[in-house]
Amino acid sequence: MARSELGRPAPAPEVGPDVYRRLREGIIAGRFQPNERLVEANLSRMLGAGRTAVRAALVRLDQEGLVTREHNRGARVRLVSDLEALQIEEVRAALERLLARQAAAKATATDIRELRHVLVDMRKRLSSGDAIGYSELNPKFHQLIWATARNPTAGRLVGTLKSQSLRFQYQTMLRPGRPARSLREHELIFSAIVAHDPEAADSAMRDHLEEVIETLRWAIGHKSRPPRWLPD
Amino acid sequence: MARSELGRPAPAPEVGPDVYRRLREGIIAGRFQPNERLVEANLSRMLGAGRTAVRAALVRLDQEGLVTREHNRGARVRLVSDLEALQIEEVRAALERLLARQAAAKATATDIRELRHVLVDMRKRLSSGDAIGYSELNPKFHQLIWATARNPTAGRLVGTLKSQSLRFQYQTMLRPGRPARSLREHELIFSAIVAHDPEAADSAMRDHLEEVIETLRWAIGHKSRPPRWLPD
DNA sequence: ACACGGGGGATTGTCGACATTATTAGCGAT
DNA sequence: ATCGCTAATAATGTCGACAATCCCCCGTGT
Repeated sequence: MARSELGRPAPAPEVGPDVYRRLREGIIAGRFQPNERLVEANLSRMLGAGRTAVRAALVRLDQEGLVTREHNRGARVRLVSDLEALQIEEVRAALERLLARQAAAKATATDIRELRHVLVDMRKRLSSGDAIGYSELNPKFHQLIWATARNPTAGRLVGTLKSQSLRFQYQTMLRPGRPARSLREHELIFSAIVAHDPEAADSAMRDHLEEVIETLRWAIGHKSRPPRWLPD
Repeated sequence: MARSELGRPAPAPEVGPDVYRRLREGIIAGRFQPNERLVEANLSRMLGAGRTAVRAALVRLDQEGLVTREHNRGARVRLVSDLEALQIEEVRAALERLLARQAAAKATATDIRELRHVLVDMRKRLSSGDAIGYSELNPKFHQLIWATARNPTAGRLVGTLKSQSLRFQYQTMLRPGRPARSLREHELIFSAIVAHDPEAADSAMRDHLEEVIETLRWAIGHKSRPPRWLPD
């Protein structure tokens, strides 16, 4: 195989992980419809990799809850119902509360500085009317809390949960006056962490996510029709 | 292929899932040492399956947190440090609290009957001095709560977490007087569920698991040496 | 017209082989 | 004797092919 003239022998193609990442991104970004069949041969051609790599990626995504696999029946993009989304959010809330608590207990000066930086950015964007820019920073803020908590297990789990329910998040931010309140709630969480007050961080995070859960609960009650089953 | 004379065409070999289950059981049962290398060719011969099936199983177990895989370096049985075990238990506690809460809210008469049945058995075994028999029933009780909560997401997560930290559980039950107190705590949780009191179920479960966490915290502080690295 | 059964196509499950990479042992130079 | 380099070995990454299975369609009989 041809190798680069200087230095490293081409930084390792790493086909396997790449296929996994691309498939995952494709699903999360919505490039595959929910409940759409994921045929291994198609993906293989599409991603330019062997079927084995695709297969391994599908196994991972299955365990991660992004696709479902039935024996001898192939894989489909997992369709998470409204009720499942609610349950996922409930679990996520429990984990985020734990993480906020631990973040408050363990936060260093550097952690706090980074958190403050993101929060300042959020305030800036919101006051300039950039609501979507604000919601783009939202995950960043939470991820910083996860990092501060130094609990890789909880961090990993909450990350995968978020990717599962990502499709529903827009519903929550569209409510009038929501962004402003969201910012206030974030500031409360930040203050609790700065004060190294785990109890306050816990309840602040609880209040923050309660809103999301309440919205989903409301959405379930007022659903006109049960979620459609898209045939192919 | 030879098929049975009557009815079904031989209940489907299903090599893949079987390999996964056997490997998983082997690791949990301790038949593989922590940090032991898991060579695909060996396992392939050992389990009588192709290397692909073994590989798929390893991918799943990696994502599940039971083995670690490094690129081009193979798989090893994941060694969970004391600190990781503590973090895992903290997460598990958060999830079990949520599940207890939801179980209290949703418990039907059948759920309660089954829970009572297990609890009676536990009491019986404990009063007859069968401490190990008691601790065998312990998971059953918790699983019943998970089922009662009707939250598959949380149930699945807490199940995988338990399998990760299973090796540390013996430490907790060996403390003198622990089984008796454990039974009392279980009875408190049960009462809260019967009374359909989510708040009480939450705090009862919190108190119950606090003991386990405290034990692990103590174990970390009094560790004589950092966990050894077993070569091969 | 409808139920039942067979056949064809498509898709997955499984396997062994080949290429690539990390590791280790050996050898020679300093 | 120790260090650095090279070559052999072992294990993984990747691939295509074959067999087993399922699904759908169509023909047939009532």
